[in-house]
Amino acid sequence: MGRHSCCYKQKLRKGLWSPEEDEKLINHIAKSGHGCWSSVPKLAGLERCGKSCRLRWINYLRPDLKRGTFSQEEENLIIELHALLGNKWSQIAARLPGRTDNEIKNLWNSSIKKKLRQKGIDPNTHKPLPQVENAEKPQVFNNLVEFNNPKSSQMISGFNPNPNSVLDHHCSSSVKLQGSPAFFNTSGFPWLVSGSEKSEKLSDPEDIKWSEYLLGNAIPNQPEPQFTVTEEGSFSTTASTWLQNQHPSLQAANLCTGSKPFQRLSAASSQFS
DNA sequence: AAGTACGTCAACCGCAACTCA
DNA sequence: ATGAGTTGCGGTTGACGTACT
Repeated sequence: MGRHSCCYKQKLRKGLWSPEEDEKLINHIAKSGHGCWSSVPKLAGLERCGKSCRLRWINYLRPDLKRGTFSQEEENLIIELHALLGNKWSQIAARLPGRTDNEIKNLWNSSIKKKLRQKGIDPNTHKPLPQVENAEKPQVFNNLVEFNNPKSSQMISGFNPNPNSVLDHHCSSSVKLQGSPAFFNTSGFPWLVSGSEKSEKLSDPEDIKWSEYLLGNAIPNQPEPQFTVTEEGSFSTTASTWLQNQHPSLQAANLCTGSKPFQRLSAASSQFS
């Protein structure tokens, strides 16, 4: 492995793009579309590799990019999605129209991480910092569980907030969890406000659904979420639909990545492997 | 004013997954 | 079934601008 194969064929320019190069690339794509990226440099008259052209287009030249600073709402959404998806920047970017994965990744590493730490929240686990430091392993990852969708035999996974909790499979493909409210006291999700009203609710031993852990049941007016696994193995949740309603910028109501079936929520756990 | 530290961000690198002949 | 070519992703680097001393 190494540099992209097309880069070996000739001496290619690297580094920052000049306005002239940008113009060539824009003109070419406006005229012919990008087609096969490896052929773009030749057709556009650029001494760049196709990979570099693709990156330049996606991250900078695409006409639908928003640019500019991120709003507070966007930052909050990124934090919520990161808690849910981990460092899946492309999946997060897919839910923020006009933003690129690179842009979001940069914002996370340069700004959001710092802000969360200042609030005493571990940006990797979204748990309170002292607890993370003291714990041998973050609880949330100790409790990573997998379970079968009884109808489609699809394996799905999620965070089981309580090792002793009971996985309760409901009506066809919906999955429900029973868990300990103690999880909420230690989850560290910034939206899990520790108000008295919430504390009362959390101490209620009633069943708690897994999606509430993931998306934060302290979000006001959030309807009771349900996770659903379709026959094809794709995965959706009413909670994400709710999230979309709260954030009109969200494009996809489900948690699938394009045409790909639901990807396991193990991304965050891999940070500790 | 000059030097240094720090933050931001565009771009590159390495890898895995995918496509297709 | 296989391997070369292509695409997409996440991590990392380095240039540049700004703040600070």
